[in-house]
Amino acid sequence: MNEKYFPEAIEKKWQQRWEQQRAFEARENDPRPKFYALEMLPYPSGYLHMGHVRNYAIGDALAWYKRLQGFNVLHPIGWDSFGQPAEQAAIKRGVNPRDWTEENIAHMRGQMKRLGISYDWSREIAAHRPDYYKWDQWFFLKMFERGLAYKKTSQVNWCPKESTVLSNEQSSGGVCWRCGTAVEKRDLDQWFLRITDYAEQLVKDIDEIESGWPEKVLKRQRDWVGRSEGAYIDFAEKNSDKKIRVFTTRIDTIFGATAIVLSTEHPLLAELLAGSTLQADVFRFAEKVKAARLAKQDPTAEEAKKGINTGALAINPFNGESLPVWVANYVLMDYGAGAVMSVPAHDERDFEFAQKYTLPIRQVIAPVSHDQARAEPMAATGGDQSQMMHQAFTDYGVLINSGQWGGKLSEDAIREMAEYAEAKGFGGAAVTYRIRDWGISRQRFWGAPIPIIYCDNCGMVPVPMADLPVVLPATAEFTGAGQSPLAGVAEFVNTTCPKCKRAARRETDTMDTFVDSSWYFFRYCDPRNETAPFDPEIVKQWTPVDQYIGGDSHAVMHLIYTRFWTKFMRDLGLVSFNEPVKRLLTQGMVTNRVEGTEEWKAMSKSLGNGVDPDEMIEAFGADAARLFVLFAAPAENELRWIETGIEGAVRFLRRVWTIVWRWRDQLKAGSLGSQRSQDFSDAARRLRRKTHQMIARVTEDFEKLDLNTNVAALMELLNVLTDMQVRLDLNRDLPMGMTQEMLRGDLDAFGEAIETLVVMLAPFSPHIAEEMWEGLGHADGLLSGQRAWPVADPELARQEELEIPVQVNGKLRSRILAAPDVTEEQLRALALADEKVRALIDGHQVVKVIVVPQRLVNVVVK
RNA sequence: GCCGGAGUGGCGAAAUUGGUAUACGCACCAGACUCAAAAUCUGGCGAGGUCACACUCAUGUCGGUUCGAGUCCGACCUCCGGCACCA
Repeated sequence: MNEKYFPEAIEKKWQQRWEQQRAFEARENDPRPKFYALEMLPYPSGYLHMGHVRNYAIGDALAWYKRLQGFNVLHPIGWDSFGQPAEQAAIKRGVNPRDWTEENIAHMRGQMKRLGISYDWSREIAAHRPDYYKWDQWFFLKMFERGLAYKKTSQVNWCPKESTVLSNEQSSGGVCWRCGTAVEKRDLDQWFLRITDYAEQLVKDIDEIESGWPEKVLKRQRDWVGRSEGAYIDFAEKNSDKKIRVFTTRIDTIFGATAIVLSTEHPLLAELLAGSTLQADVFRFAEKVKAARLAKQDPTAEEAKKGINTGALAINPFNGESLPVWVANYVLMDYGAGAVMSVPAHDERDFEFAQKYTLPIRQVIAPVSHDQARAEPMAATGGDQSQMMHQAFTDYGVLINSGQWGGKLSEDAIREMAEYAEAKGFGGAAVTYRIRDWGISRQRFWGAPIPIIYCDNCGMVPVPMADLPVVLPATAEFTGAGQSPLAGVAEFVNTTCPKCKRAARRETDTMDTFVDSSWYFFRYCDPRNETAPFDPEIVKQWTPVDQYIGGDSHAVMHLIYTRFWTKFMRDLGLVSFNEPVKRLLTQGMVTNRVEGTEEWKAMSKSLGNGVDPDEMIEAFGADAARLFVLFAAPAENELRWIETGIEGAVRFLRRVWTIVWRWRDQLKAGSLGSQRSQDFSDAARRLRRKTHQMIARVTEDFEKLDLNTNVAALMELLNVLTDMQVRLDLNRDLPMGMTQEMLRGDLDAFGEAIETLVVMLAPFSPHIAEEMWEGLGHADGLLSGQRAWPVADPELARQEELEIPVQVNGKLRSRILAAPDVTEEQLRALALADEKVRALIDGHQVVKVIVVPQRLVNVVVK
């Protein structure tokens, strides 16, 4: 330790020492309790940005804290290294995606090391390496065996800019999640994973993680799965034996149905129209709708409702009424049954449709008047049918014009009518989900090849497990056109059929990279396993993840996939739990002012408001940069980058450094931390109290991951230490009333506080903490290897004297001093005796006195 | 449109979950050191008011509950996210 704080030198020093001593390598079969701290693995785009720094600083603070507390901590990192940007670089600049990716990884790894993040580098993995993606393929085949991976032709989301398919999750909002381009619809032959089989579990198991995940993420997970309870009903077509099934959440409105409306893609359509004179018109209409959908410029824009009558009739099984069967553009084939019963009076869309085509609007639900709701439901408006409806009434209410169900409340009718339908055999209660199967085919080169072979004799044949991995060829021709570059690599495509050994062709689509990231944190546990994705016994020692940290941009995509994958692995017997992540923290964005504007936006190259972590490290040191990003705002909040803020962080570190440097010899020589002295001065007792209060506070805040207030506590402790330091100086000549023992006590208290500060600083700024720890005479080993986290002594932390606020009629008027064990009675008496209080209550009648023990007194007067 | 979340000094933010509002930091002001500046150290810093106290007002707005409300309830305003015809 030198007199001056030079971050560069000490950061390099400790980074080397940590590496030499393998300080952060986690080992299995350790008797200590485990802790799995995980940050979302980065895409190797080339450079770290401040968002990464924030992510890793949060995770590392937690890893350090747990390590210092004596946990066996697993803190790994890897690379989500398959994906579009590498291929774009190949298309634009002719570089090989693999070289580009490897170079980026090398550079970013260097940046991470310069930040001094305590990763276990021995477990580093990268998705683009065959020893990793082999297991993506293995999982795919396991799903294929179980019918969970399948191929079908369907309308998919197509990003025209990247020439590839996107999953529903990746085209949420109608735009590509990566480049923001509006997606188009295309008909393509695609591979899907049956995530819908797990829809119910994806909703239900939220119970298990409810307490550990942010509410907003859980909400989005629930919304995405879109569980909806309702009923299905079969309407018999009048002139055939066909049944038209509809799904509704409002079976109670069925007496108000005035049409059945099918999606243009409904499979029954052709049969219903067979021989009809309207056939040609309806088909033409369906084609037009489809064309409009494919050509839509803004996919989120709603189109005007359009429809056409098919001439067919369907019979309402509840009242035998014949309803016209229509086809319309607003009914979606891939939700519910692809057909709806149109109830214009009680559904806004149906209302709009009915108005346009002058279909009858029949009210069957009336608002309920509240006083009568309980005893005997009654229509508040009387339900006059002749009344014109100006808009749909979509609330629950009382059934009217509904035969035997009239007078019932919607809630009851929904249940009873579904039971009735089931008893009569034409329907029943049902649950539908909004979530669709996960389309994983990508017409790209830089991904894991889908291990399927097409044979003219045997059809679709899975690659035998023993032949994995299906290795990506070294290169291909990158044109950016809408076909996988793999299709142009003859050596790759041409193969032999595993079954009949005749010539066959490989699947040329690759997998969505979200497959790679769905299970990577299990691989960290056993990263070099060559015979399985991982050994379940080893994984059991580390998982589930105790704390996961990442941006909320993955609130739906990655997190729903990885939950799905975990459930599948559970079904394979690889893991024994339902949910992979116990606690999740979604960090806020790091923003910076966009030059020339008042706007704060996420740092980005295109906006020119990026801040380079390397420059920050060079100018202020990694310790200061990390400290600042943790201190500046709560982890979930947006973090606005302010240059003077990081200067403040350096200032704090320098102040700590200076005080440690100044006192290190005396503290080394003294009874540092042993608290041998029995006689403490008032000032020393005050310092010890503060020290132990801060230990308690920082420890608590760590459990809540309130890192910003944590740093504030460290600053407070330093402020108190600084005051004490002045005192120690003045007392060098042992003034009156001060014994040698007391001076020694002062030094003890001081040493305890300093050591506490150094240890508690380590999770935020580890290099300087190691250096100061060494400077304080701990030559025996790394701070990172110690179980050094202090434990608060409640006795010492307790106030010796309380300052109790006294209110008169709820307004603060005075403060009184009292011992901590003061009784309520005493407090009351003290408050009433207080001069200021007496002046105020003089001439008034004291109505009552409220005493909150140890807290406050409120005198109520009239 | 529907569903969430949030509004506290000039700024980032605290507040033991109903009990001293504004901790900690940034910025700013003053002083010390310096020939001077930077750095550093010390002090000040919600608004009004006062020589200084006292006092009054202040947690988006308006009401309510309570001895007591940033915190609970109701209505409204503003901002930020999410979803997009989901039957």
